Amino acid sequence: MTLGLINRNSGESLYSQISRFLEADIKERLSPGDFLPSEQELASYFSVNRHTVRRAIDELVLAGLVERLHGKGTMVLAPAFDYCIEQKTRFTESLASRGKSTDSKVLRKLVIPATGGVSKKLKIKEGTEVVWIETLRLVEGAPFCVISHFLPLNQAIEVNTYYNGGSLHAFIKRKLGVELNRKSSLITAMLPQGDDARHLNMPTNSPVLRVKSVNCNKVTGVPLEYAITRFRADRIQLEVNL
Amino acid sequence: MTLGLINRNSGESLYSQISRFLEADIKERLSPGDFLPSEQELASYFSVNRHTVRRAIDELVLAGLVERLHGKGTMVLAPAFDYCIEQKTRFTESLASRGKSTDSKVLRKLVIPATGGVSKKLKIKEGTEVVWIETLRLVEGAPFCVISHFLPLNQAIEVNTYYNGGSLHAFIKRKLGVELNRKSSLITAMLPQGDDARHLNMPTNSPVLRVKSVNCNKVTGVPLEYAITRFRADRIQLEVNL
DNA sequence: AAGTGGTCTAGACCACAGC
DNA sequence: CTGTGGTCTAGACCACTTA
Repeated sequence: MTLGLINRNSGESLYSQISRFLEADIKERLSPGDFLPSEQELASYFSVNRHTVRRAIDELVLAGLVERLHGKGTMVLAPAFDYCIEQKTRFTESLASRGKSTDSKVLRKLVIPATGGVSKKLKIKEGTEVVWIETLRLVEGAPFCVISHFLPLNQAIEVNTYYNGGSLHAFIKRKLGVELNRKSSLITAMLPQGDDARHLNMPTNSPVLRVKSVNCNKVTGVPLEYAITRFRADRIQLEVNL
Repeated sequence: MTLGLINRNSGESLYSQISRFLEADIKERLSPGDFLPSEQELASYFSVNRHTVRRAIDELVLAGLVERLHGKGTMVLAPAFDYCIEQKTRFTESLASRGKSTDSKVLRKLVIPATGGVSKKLKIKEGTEVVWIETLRLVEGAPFCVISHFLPLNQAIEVNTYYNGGSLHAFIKRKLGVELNRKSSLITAMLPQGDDARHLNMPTNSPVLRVKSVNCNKVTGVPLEYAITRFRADRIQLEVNL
């Protein structure tokens, strides 16, 4: 093989050169599921220390190209999703119509004492019992978002007892006779945490859109639900009209 | 000081323990702009090798908590902002009003024929010449977002000729006598594309929030600017009030 | 048992910032 | 010049996977 692959006097770090080399190799010769040569092999191939190879592979891990499997090796991952702007258009979903046409599955339902963030948003004392419901929403059968709902227990006994899927807001309106108003939303993006990637059937290196919102009793204005929604970012464009 | 900070037999890696310790220290005792003790000092403080400290700081860098400055030290970064999207919200004004210093740097300025997405948003014929300006916005000296602005050339000759940084909307108001209104915004998240990660000084596996918005002449309603903004997701929470 | 990645140490030299 | 972070080497031991 052509040697002189690595130039120790080019000004570019060795790990960076090795990283670029491996990246090209992955794109040209390797397929998802294939394994890179072991770190030891790469180290002797490039005539560098194993740590330098590790640093190079770190770059690939960060770029989402490979995954390290302890005791097995370093595996090439499937390529990232296509983020083409035009393709996304059909997935556009408005905040206001969220929940209307989706299937909903309850993943977890617990009663817990409200901690800092939750108690602040719901304007209740810390430690007050709240219902914590984790739901998975599906669109056309495909996972779309995961939502953590928090509701004060004393206002939502029926939700804790009977809610078992479907539109939570419709349930609340039907059982409690309360209509909800979204007050404000905080939007950011992050990599999926906890089991979210699994529930959403998405890679862990692909981002989710996280929307925190507070829903209040339409009449009294009292906060009734604090929701943290994580959308698969590749399936959604939030549309905000002002 | 209380020793036994680091437990070599807890099963948790040293760098992870040190990382958690530093994170707590940052939140409790340090402010944005402060510097961590040097790697050497931390190494001797925790009685570990400097490399182990570096590995711990790597975690903080990835989490967006600190930034390494070659030859100076490791600086604590400001926490994420809440950035409110309302009709009149403007990047420069809204942050300046909160006492944040902002800066704007033009990365590229070109005249190109409008392609599908751009022509549709600006309601002009495909192929019509538009000014394409790429700007980098800094807050408190740190990269915050990259914006691609598209403006119809025939309405924005002065922008093409003279705009050289600072608030674009203030420039338009001053030179063209036109005030702008945001019409609607489309929000999603993705991994940084092109040179965005480099300009934003962020890892390529950390997500950006992308906001597409159309700004119209306040009086006539004619679209004058189509902007695609990419925020470092770890530095922003968009606040939407409906 | 052999091979893989994960962590830690020890020491070296470099490039950059600031006095 | 000194101190900082950036890179690289050499060697060790561990934990996990597979055979």
